[in-house]
Amino acid sequence: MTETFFTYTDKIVNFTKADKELLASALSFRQVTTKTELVSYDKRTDKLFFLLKGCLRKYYVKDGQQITVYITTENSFIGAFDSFITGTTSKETIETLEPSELLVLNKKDLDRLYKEIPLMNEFVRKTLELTLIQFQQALTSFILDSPEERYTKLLSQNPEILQRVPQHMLATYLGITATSLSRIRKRIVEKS
Amino acid sequence: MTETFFTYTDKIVNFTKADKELLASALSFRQVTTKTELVSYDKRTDKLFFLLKGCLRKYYVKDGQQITVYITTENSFIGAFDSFITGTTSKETIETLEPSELLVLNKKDLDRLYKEIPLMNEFVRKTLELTLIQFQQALTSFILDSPEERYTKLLSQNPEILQRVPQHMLATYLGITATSLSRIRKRIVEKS
DNA sequence: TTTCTTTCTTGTCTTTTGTAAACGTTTTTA
DNA sequence: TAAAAACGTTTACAAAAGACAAGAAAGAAA
Repeated sequence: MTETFFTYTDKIVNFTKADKELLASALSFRQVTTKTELVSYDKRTDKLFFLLKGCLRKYYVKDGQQITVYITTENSFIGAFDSFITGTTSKETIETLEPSELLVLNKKDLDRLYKEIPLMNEFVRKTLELTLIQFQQALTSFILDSPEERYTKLLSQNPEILQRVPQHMLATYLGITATSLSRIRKRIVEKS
Repeated sequence: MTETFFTYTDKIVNFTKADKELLASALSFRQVTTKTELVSYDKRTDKLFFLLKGCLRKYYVKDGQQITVYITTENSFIGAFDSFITGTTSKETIETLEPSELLVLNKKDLDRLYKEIPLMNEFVRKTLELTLIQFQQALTSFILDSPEERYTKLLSQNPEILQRVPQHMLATYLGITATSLSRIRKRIVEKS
């Protein structure tokens, strides 16, 4: 269950066997079907998720429409960080797009782990550093690149995403409408 | 010199006197004029900056044009995180927009501080958590909001920024051209 | 399979933005 | 102070995107 997770942590810090046992006992495994809401609108969340298998998205509702702002697949953390860290209610919804397998970590357990495992702060710090770089690149892409460039970049970084996520969700994730993405795709085909 | 900085850290963790002395000795003060480049294109950077006074921007060059992707004022960290953390050359340039006062921290000193100050990892971890939330909100705003909404949000969050930063830099920061921002401003005036 | 729902594409029209250039104003700086 | 550079706005035109609706295609469920 947790081997995949520790393959991930091993790339970041060297947890001892004892560390890993403490960590493993704090993590609970959860298997869910498609369309399961892991975090719901206007609810507080005290959980972080590590996605072992499957696919998730995070979305906002604006003018009655679901706008996808984040999509992720295997081997990454996800959570409504704002709500998790500040304790406010979440304006984001997180739901599965496929049957998925997750590890779940509660805030209380995490706070305990910070005290019990000296390396824990360093692990999270380094994970956040990498996450921050990713977010910064995504943000920069919105400023620097056209929607068409963002789409082709997304495809080259993650070719299988088109098979796993409906296009209209990818569209809002790219900051455009489904109609517009369809036209962009047509334009690309016509070019080649 | 470092009082302002420790006012900032005090909100995050309780460094001891000894911690603060170690930290203070690792920080060097730097006073610079407008248009000073703190990080340059295609150079490696091993420095983080804490802005005590003044105003900075981070920009990319695309098609010969400078595109501002980040602007910040007093009491915040800035750096080319990608280059700083991964050791690659920076594609970003960071420059001052006003005469500014900074604290400078070298990567080597930071790595030493992680060993000497037990709270250091926690401090950076919590700082990164807050930074991540900010980046996530900025990214979400690009997906959810129109340029006009982003502009009015920016003004309400940071009303003095219009006096401190040229409009054409704000424009690219909002993901649009200077021409477009000028039109948006006109539209807003006409509405009221 | 057949039905129902979701997804994707297309067309028309409107709005917004980008590009490029011109022009007056303000700010730098030599 | 005078010249040069930077800045903000405007215009005309082109390209792209949004809104809305219709219909085709694909997928899921009965």
